[in-house]
Amino acid sequence: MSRRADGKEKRSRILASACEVFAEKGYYAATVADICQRAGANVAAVNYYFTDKSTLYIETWQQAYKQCSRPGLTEIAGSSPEEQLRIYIHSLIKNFSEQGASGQFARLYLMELTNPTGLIHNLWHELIEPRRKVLLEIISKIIGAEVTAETVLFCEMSIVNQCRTLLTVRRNDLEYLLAQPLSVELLEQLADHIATFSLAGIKAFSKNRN
Amino acid sequence: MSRRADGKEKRSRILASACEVFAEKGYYAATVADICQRAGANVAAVNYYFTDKSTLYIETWQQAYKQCSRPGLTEIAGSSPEEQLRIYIHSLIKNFSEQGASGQFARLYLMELTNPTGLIHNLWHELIEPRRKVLLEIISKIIGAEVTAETVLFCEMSIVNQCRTLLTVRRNDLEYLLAQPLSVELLEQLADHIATFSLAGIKAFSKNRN
DNA sequence: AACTATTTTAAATGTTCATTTAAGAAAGTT
DNA sequence: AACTTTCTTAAATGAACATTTAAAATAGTT
Repeated sequence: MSRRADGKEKRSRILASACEVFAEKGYYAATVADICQRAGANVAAVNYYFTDKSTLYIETWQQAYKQCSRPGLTEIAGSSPEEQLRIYIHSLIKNFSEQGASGQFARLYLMELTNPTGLIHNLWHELIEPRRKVLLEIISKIIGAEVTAETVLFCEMSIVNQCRTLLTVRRNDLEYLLAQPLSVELLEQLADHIATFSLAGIKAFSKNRN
Repeated sequence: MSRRADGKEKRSRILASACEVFAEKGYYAATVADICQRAGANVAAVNYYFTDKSTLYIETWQQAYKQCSRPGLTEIAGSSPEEQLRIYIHSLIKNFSEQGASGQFARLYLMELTNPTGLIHNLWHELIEPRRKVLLEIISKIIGAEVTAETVLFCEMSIVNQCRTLLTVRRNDLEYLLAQPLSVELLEQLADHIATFSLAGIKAFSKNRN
């Protein structure tokens, strides 16, 4: 049966560089040649190990998904809903600027968001829903009961969209808009801003204002 | 010198279909063949009239820019800053869902935003700055003087990013997130929501709360 | 009608990729 | 060492496009 032990190593190196390249350039602009070169492999390796560029993409997602941590879901409990919202937003934004596997996956995710291939439908919902529920519940708690479900959805959108664009826009454009260079501290500041802004935004819809 | 009067008509038909196709698919996914077919022209027509796909793209922008109306800049004066903000957001969102030349240009603009080619640098700033100034001033008026310029920039970002993603996300995804089909009325509702949400958000930073 | 500048066309060319092929090298097994 | 899988490689193939070419068609001018 299996005669060689070294083979799977190149396979995983390809997977790693594929994650990099796909996250950087998106599925279509990424070339098999580029991926293989970064992995120190011959072009044919992709077809040998994955049959396809598209299959490689799917496997890249699965692997990245497995490896990444999923913050913002557990460590939130305990604090007030207002504080939970702040933590949620911070962890969402931090997640994407992280080095290592989590950050990599997050960037892959954003790429699929802005440059959709439609190849990873299943994972997509699996991924998005648990997080979403957490946020929707936080908003519900803040906004109070006497409000339509639609209002809660709209507020969720407002929040997520602020974060999303922040992370999606090209670095240059963002620096132009903010008139300063991007840094970890600036991102923290922005997360803070979004939290304050959104908290007030949500409360504007609350029936029993506090 | 010029012997024929019919020629320029095909040229402008190509420009029109180029606008459609580029706005729909983005620069890279758009094919010269597709553009020409929609214009009822031979592929060679693009090179004959524009030399290049990239030159065609640039000319498409210039023409679309010339033809589109620029709402949100003039009709705003008079009302209170709060009302101005609401009008601004509505006109921004409406602009993109419009049929005809303005809407076409707006969609071209969004495409370049999410799928940047970098080919239209000059126009970009010309386009973005006047609008931006209007919004920044409205925010300043609402938020009051005792606040850093940075805070105003952050608020602008929060507002624009809510609108931007709304218009950038694929229709299907948006309908999924909102749990209802998209319609002109829904967009109006969303614009209203964003206005209320953002107004409260801005005021959260105001030193002399009212 | 003959002429000339324009415009249109079908087919050729060239580029950038993904994918396949078939031959060769390496590792493990007997 | 001979043998058999498993990997690796350079080169071939093929598809999708943009771009060029050179010949044909058309419109306006004389």
